[in-house]
Amino acid sequence: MANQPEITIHDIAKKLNLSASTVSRSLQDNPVISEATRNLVKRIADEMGYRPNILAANLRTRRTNTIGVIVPLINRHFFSSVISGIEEVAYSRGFAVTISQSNDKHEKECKIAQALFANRVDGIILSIGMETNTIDHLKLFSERKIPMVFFDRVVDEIKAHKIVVDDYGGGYRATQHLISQGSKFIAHIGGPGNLKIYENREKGYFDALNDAGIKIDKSLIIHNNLSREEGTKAVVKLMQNPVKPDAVFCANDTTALSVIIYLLENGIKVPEDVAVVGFSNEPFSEVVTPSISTIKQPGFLMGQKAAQLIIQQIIHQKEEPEYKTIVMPTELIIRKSSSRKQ
Amino acid sequence: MANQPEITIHDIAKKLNLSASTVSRSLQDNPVISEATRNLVKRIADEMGYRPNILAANLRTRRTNTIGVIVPLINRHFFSSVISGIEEVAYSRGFAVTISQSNDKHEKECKIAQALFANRVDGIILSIGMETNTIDHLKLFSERKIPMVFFDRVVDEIKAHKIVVDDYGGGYRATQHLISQGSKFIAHIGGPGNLKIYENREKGYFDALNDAGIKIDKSLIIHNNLSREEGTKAVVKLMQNPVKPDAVFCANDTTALSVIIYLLENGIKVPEDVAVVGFSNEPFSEVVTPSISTIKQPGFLMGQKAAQLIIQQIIHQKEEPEYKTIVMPTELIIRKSSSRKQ
DNA sequence: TAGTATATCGCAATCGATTGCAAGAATAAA
DNA sequence: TTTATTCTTGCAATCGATTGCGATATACTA
Repeated sequence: MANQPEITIHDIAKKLNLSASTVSRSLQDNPVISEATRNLVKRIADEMGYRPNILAANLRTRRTNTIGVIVPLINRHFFSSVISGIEEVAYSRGFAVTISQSNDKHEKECKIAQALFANRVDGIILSIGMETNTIDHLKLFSERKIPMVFFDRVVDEIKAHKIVVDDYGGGYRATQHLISQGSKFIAHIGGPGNLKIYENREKGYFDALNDAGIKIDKSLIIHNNLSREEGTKAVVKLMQNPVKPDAVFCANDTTALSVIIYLLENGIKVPEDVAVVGFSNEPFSEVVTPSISTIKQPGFLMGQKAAQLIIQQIIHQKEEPEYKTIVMPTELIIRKSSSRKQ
Repeated sequence: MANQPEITIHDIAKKLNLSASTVSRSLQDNPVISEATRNLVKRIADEMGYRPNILAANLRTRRTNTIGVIVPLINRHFFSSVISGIEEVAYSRGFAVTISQSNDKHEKECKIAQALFANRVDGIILSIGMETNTIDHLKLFSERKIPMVFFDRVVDEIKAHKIVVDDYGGGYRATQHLISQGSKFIAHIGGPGNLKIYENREKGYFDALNDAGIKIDKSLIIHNNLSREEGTKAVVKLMQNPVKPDAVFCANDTTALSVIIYLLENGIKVPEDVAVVGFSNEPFSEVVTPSISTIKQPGFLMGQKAAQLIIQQIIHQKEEPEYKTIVMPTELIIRKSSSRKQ
């Protein structure tokens, strides 16, 4: 690597006729070293262009001051908000953050987990991928008692702090809102069944319908991976259904967008004929026409909270905390795609 | 950290009555060790749940097999595409990638650079932030001959491979297109002057006007940070200008969106009264109404290319390559916001 | 059978920093 | 002046893996 010779604490020590220990302690501002020496060392270190080799320090201290983050896709507004929240807290507390994306692939998630472990991150914050249904790759961390914090897409089988959004409440309020706009045949396009978050959104949908005395019609419910393409397929199918929906509650905004585009292209008015609500408050949901009603999730706050929890555990390693699941509130944002009454 | 004792090659060695060297070599599939021993070691290592400590290996080998990536914002479609491209190539070649975002802040960029250096990444790929105008924080890398590859927002002062998009061509074609739609008073909202990319987009705009025999009107040119808010301010100012624009070429899509929203809200038709073209092909540009004409940049390809270049340099450390600047083609995507003639 | 070549494997140094323990110097107390 | 304290600093082990070189053991050649 270094073409220029690497400058180490030993070089500084030699130059000053001190020992490496003294140099090391000085650089850490250890008060057992006299202030004069400390300042001298720091000045010379600076002059010599000394750069600590964190690898060496980490190896010795068995701490990396690094938090690993695994998200399905950094490209999603929600996830990048969470990341920003994590970074803010982490940096302020002297931790570095390394971000990896699993692309929702189980295999990649495993590889990332291995890599993070091999690099001895002090803790990891993660939201599991859509494909993931086994958790063997996470045993690594639980066995070695490396703190984990799950957010959004959590898994029940592992004991750890979990931060979720109130998916149930979001689903409930979204559906309730559609009902309040006069819809009677409310379809639902949900995500894969292995993920709690989608299950909860659907549960909210069910309960809202029940509470309003509307019978659940299974033919109006479709599950897919919530992509743009699958969303279009889903709405095609829904509109061919014997019972035609007059509203759709989509488990994400992307699907909502697919639905809206398809409907408009086929001369079906939104929200008049079919009202639509999405989920996540992606940036585009505000700027498309009609703007999409959706459920806002406090991503940044979740990230901050996650970082706090993980750092807390990293610092107080010995005692096992009482693991808790924090439910963050969601907020219904009513926009044009579902506003029939003015 | 590890509550369970860490299993090292020494533990394996002891159990098998071998030396750590043999274990190390076996795990690396070094042919100097007999196949029988190699397999035995690997089996036992697996059984014992051995996990290599990469920190130790990296310290010894002086290589981390890690590429650092600094981008202004991971949240931007263009940047996350680049990251995906980088990751794809890097993973396939056995490199890890650590991603950091500078939030366009100079200070954070410096800190990240320091951290990446201290962690001894083998090379870095970066796009500098909007605020950045000094490059002292990158001297670290050039002094120690750690390969760097710049993309998109590059700096002239450093010798390194650079991958840029054809901003000039993009600006030229965008403007040319607006002219072809019958516009005569074409405004431009550009980015900060310290960034080449915006300068080049503007140059393309100038030349397209010149080539069409249209005189450049400075009052129709505004520079800002290209945010949503600044975009609105800019269009307000433009529409109060004595010479009213009948088209706007914006240096990014966000600004184009601000412009369109403002115009529509004020009863000005897009594209009939004012045609608009953006830059970057953000996902939302396709789905808003009217859809935004824009310049597409091959982010994924750039990422792949950047990763290839950096890995090449990392592997062939000794010889200094002939640094080149690769210009990736841009593509004009014509959508509704600028299509007057059908 | 002696001598040489080859296949296997171990010793020990090394990467750069940290840290418990001890030693020497300086200062204070007796 | 002697003893006890307090300050400073150094010694040397350590973190876990890698690797040049040397040492055996085995196979092969003459």
